[in-house]
Amino acid sequence: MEQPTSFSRPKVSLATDCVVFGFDGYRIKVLLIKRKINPFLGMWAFPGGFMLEHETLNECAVRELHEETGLHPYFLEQFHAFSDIDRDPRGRVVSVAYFCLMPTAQVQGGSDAEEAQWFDIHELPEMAFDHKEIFNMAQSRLRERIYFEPIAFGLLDKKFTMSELQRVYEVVLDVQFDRRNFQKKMLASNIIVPLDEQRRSENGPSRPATLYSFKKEDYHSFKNSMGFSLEF
Amino acid sequence: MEQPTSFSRPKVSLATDCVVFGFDGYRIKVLLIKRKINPFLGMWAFPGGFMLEHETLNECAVRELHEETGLHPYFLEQFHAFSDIDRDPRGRVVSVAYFCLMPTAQVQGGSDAEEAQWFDIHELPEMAFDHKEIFNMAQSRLRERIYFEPIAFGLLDKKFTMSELQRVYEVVLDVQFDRRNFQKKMLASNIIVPLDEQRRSENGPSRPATLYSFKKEDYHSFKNSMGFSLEF
DNA sequence: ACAAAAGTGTTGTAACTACACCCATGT
DNA sequence: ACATGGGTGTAGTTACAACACTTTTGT
Repeated sequence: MEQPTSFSRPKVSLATDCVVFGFDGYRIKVLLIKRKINPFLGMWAFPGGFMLEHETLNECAVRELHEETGLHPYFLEQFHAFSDIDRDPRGRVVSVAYFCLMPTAQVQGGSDAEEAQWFDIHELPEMAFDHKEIFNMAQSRLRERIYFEPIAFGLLDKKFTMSELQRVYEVVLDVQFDRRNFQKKMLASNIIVPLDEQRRSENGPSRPATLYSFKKEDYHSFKNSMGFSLEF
Repeated sequence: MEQPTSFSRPKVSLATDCVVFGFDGYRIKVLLIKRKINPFLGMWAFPGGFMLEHETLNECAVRELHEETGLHPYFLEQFHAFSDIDRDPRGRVVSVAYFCLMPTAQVQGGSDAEEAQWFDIHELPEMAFDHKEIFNMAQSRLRERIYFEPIAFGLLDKKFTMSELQRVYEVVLDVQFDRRNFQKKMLASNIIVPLDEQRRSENGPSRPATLYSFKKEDYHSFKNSMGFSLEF
């Protein structure tokens, strides 16, 4: 159409990058893929890519994630646009970053078209572009969100034990909770329901643990009850 | 430089829009400007405009806000990128929205180059583009943020009375607090300090009120203490 | 039989809610 | 003198933190 003042509205390339957090039962991981093209060939980076003309940012994030990892994300949320002028050596590229949660079990590292691999968030490799900065912001966002909203469930399977849930909170927030108080608070928050099932631990001896599942309806009563009175 | 796969990375125009919230002592307002050009000529919209080649999104938001309102924002934060395909009739434009806080006293409606005016957030006019949607997200973001973080101060002058502060919380969160409990909690949170000054009310009879100011250092102790045990 | 994790209850303490009276000022 | 908003304290209640013993299982 009309582009009368094209000087005042230059165009840029838009991309999405997706910080996929996973939980393997012990640690928080991040999914990276090894770059197959320049720039930064061979380096690790978040799954992502350029937005096409006919798609929105969300669609782009979903598509790229699926293309590069085979995943359909269950929790995906936009969190920040990164626009430093020199962040991409190919030219001006603004990237909108998303974060995504899932249990690590849903991806087998290296088995997909692209080489994808889970990294412990404390042992990240050098990353392409400004992905280190993107990661830092994603991580603090994760901490904030998990503290006040019931997103921990995104990192777990549909059915989970109380101690798995507790471990998620502990490793994300880097604190320790009393097992009994944690359980009381979680049950009082009314956001999980105990199932009529138990699971016995695969490794080592222990009593079977009751399974719980997330109860979406009562989302709101949670907002306030998960403030664990920590400072962080 | 090289643009080998320019098919896979189409370019779009990027813009910023800034949702400026103000507080006039009674109500939350939003600053809109009347559009002087097409499309949507004559309609109200958020201050904003296209990102230039040599600037970041933040710089763009600051520049546009200044150009259109004369303001230098004191609190400015990016919150979401809007990318619906048909959101701008001129073509594909992705807009990154910011929100900004200030006391309304700092802008005289209509006095600037562009026609700027404060609107009560409950009496908004029809707005250009998808700005209604942008507003809705900005408002819920404001509510979330004020609940957990000390950003109410962005809506007040450096020196403020306890009841001004309380009114900010009440109108943003749409609740009522007990005056004495509110004061206790605020003082206990250690984020404001009483000054050695008082201010007498301009309108109507009342005892002079002590002034307080925001204490930036103790930002963190606040995080948890402002949970007023409401549901919202 | 032992080690390892899961299940469960009580008690002291700290934080919050509800509530009422007096004070300084302007009209 | 009165109406308006500002200043302040207490008592009852609720929510949280701290804490230990028993049970089921695998080796």
